[in-house]
Amino acid sequence: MTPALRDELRQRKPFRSLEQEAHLNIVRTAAVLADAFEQMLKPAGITGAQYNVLRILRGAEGDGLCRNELRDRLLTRMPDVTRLLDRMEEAGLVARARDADDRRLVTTRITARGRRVVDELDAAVAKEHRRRLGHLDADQLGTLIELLTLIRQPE
Amino acid sequence: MTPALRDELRQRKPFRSLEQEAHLNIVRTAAVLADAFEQMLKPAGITGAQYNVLRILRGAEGDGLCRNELRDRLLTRMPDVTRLLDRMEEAGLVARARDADDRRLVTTRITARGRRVVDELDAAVAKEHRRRLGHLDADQLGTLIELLTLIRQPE
DNA sequence: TGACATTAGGTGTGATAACACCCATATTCC
DNA sequence: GGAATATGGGTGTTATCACACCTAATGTCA
Repeated sequence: MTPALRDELRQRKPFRSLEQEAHLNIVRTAAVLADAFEQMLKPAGITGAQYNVLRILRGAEGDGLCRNELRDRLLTRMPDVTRLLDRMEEAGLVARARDADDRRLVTTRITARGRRVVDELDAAVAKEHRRRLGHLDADQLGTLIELLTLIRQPE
Repeated sequence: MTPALRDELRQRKPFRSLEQEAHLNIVRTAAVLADAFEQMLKPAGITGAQYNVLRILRGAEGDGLCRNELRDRLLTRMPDVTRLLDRMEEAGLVARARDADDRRLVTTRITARGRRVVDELDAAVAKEHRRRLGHLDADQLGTLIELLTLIRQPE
């Protein structure tokens, strides 16, 4: 019965429910991980959202993805992907091209420069993951992933 | 061996490591929970950060807290608490008063109006927590909390 | 006691996110 | 074939975030 988060947040009163405690633990842990991750990205000159886009587009290979497909694959909700891509295009990380068949579509692809940026981050990313999560064994990580997956399933 | 997140994000390739999969699961789940929570708050006219401040100040009772103490207790990093409190003060949710002994300190307290807002949200918050996490039993929630706490401990 | 460091709070400014709305192209269906 | 709808993308505007910097009050110690 570890009141670790309560201590961390110097909270005087106990949590109102186990569900609340779980909720706060999840959000808090994600914030800690995401903040550290962003710090790690800083020298490369990109944000967490931009890294995510690059990671996704690298996975899509040369096919690229349209804006909405990309938005749906992003880890976090992001209502303004257009201008995120604007900035990345300006930085030379991605390139956009209007589809010839369906002229509504604009396909975004990763550029050589963008690919170089993610590739060069691979080692630091792996190191960061080990640093933050490496002290849990495979069983623990597996259990955690299972529980989080269960939470995202509606009931 | 459920590739649930991979499906969710329509990712073609497997995760690079169990650590990465865990990291992405945590951040993704937190985003889902936090987004739903913000939607739930919308009718009350406050944001997630503002709710957090009100929740903390309610817990502090009449003592109130100074800005930095409040910042440290927030769930997520928030470098500009001053202007967050500016907005909340303007909305009549909190009140600030400079300390008489140490004139550097400004103590922020919840107002009656702010207290009414959080109090009236209690039922909806509890319902939201049940809706999102109620399908896990106490053992599962306990295990989850334990693992997340472990992650936040440096090694 | 007076220079220096520390702590608390705030400001200026540019970048980013959020929300509502708009335009163009495709599709549906009468 | 043409109005209605759906889909994809973008824009305008405001609020908020993030970072670097600034000022006032307190603490430290030669």
